[in-house]
Amino acid sequence: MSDPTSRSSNVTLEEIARAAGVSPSTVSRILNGTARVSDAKQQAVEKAIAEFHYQPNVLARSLASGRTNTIGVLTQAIASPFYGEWLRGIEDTLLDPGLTPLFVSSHWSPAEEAARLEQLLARRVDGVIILHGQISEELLVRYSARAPLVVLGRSLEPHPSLACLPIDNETGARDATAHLIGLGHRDIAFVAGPPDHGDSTERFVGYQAALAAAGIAFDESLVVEADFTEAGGFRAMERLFETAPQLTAVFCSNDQMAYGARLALYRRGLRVPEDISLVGFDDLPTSIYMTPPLTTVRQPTYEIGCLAARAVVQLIRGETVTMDPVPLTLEIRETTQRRNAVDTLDRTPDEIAG
Amino acid sequence: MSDPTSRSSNVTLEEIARAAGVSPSTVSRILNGTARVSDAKQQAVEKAIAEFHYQPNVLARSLASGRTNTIGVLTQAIASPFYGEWLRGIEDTLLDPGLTPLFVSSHWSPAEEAARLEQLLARRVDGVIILHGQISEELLVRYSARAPLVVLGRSLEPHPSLACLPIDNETGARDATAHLIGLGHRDIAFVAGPPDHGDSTERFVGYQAALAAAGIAFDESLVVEADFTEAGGFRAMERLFETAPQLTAVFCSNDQMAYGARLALYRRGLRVPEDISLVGFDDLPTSIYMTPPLTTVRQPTYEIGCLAARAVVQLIRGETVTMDPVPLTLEIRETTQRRNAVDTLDRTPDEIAG
DNA sequence: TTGTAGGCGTTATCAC
DNA sequence: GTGATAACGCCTACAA
Repeated sequence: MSDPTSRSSNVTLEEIARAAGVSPSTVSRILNGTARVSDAKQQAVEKAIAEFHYQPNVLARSLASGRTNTIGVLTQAIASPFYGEWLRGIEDTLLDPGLTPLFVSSHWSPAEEAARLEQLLARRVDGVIILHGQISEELLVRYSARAPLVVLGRSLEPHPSLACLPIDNETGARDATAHLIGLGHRDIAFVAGPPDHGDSTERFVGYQAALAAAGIAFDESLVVEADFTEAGGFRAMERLFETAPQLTAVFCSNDQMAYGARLALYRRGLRVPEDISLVGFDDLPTSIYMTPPLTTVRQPTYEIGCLAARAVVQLIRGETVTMDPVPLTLEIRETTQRRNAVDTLDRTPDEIAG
Repeated sequence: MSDPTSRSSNVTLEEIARAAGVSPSTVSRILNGTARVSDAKQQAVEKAIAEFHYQPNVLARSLASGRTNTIGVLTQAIASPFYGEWLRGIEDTLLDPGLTPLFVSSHWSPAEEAARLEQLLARRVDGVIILHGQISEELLVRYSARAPLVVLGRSLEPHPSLACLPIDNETGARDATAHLIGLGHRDIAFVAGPPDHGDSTERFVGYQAALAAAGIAFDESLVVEADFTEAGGFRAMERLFETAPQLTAVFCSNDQMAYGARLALYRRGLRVPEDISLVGFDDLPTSIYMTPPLTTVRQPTYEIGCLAARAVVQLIRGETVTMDPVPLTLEIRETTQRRNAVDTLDRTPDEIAG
């Protein structure tokens, strides 16, 4: 009866038509609700469909109609914890309009990114969502002629069938740094990301802006560059111990590096936040479960994913789209503390040694 | 010259044929290397292809050939940190044979799982990789008639065009528990996952087996059920404080719950591992960066993903596949410690109260 | 309302 | 080697 296999993959619309005693077009109309059909035929067709476990061939349908009901999602690394929430938002939102996301990773390579985009376009996706991405704006504009494009995490000139959602990294970083300054910290280290990465440089600017606003001189020895990974954060922290032993707070430009820095501090027997305050950026799902829970700048990634999905749908419909930049919020948790709350003098030699 | 847009999506094989002064079949042959073609025509066609920026329509190609060069990957939650590494392994390995993975999530719902599988089949994927999954074995066998199936994390009867890679959860859990017993722990709590989850129950069996082997009576009050999430682990730990305050070690049946338990311990002011030893399962990428680094059972998830991808390819070729279960290894890090290293008697009432 | 016929862009089977 | 020709399975005017 309910055998979901039975060669059902080979059942075609034509066979259904024959079994129901109608024409193929009638079956098609019923399938797509394109036009009214008499009740009798409707019943007959539905019966045949159920009986044969008929399933329309998506390929043929797309080829004929020109629409694939598919949205390409170009991410840097699909398995990254950072992108996970974005993808979830996109996936959830796309479900309703009956669209299927097609996830691909470009592994931070601009060349691969373009190749992947071409690939998606060759698959005739109805639209594309790009998370970050390093493709030049000029190229993006041109690609947008082939399919509506939504770019997340970048700021682009408005253009038909090309929408973007910039993320205010600078303000987020400024807030985080100001928070540390407000707690009395002066020697605040900054662990930067890759210099060719927009998020990274913007956050660096925010850090500097906060220092300047507070009248704190920028000290280059407090800045160290890493690669947005945990291991990179660990190494960065170790280097900081040498270049700037006086530091009392560390601002890592993403959570993953903060995790690495946290471990480096633990290895040195330094307590967080009693000895050193630590701040991250992104608010990864696990950051709230770090020991202690990490103070960080929260990006509403899930919501951003939803926004992006809605935007492509609108672009596909031919509507113009403008997305307001989403607000980043500083999540003050337990890795930051007033500088002099526990002075180093209060600690026993044992504690200092860890 | 190198304008990648220029309506290239509308350029068809036929136009290339016309421009090169050959028949469509010849162009097709050159594209697929199906047969030898004279050098002259070869050149002409390649020139036309470059000139027009021609890209074959994947849809039409698939419809005509019957192959989509696409592998469906059915996961419970694409954004889960747990599945990330598996997906990465699959993606990397599929790249070489020119296959594109199609990731879909079923959100732990058996009904949605079947629906997603049907959807993938409707897309005419050449094969499917299922991560865990709750679809009955009987159904899987039937589905495997439509496309080769590889099921990860489950043990199934051998069948043509259906391969599985079981994971020895029981041994892994036994090793972890034995490790704690070897450290002198007797009151070892177990935080279980969902009871309808294979991994969960198998790990529970391993826990009990280790206790039995050591002659330790099983104590139900030391077991609490959770849902494989961080929040669930946190709550489970809180319940354990009430049902079994005597515990000196906690074995969480996955890392995410261990994260939650870790936070609960921190909240109570209990030190890890000095006061309580903690063990997880899975070895998520961030587990090594917990404070302190989490002792856990490592699954070689990336490698498993690679294996699975290779297996589908073999199944598609019609080869028979048998995958040996991969070994799980206990990663002894810093959340476990000999029980009496610091006796509870050494602690001040303050410390005990947290 | 319903059916017919042509087309979507390739591949594959034939002859030549 | 190369070129017609018929699928592949569905959609969509157009006609009835």
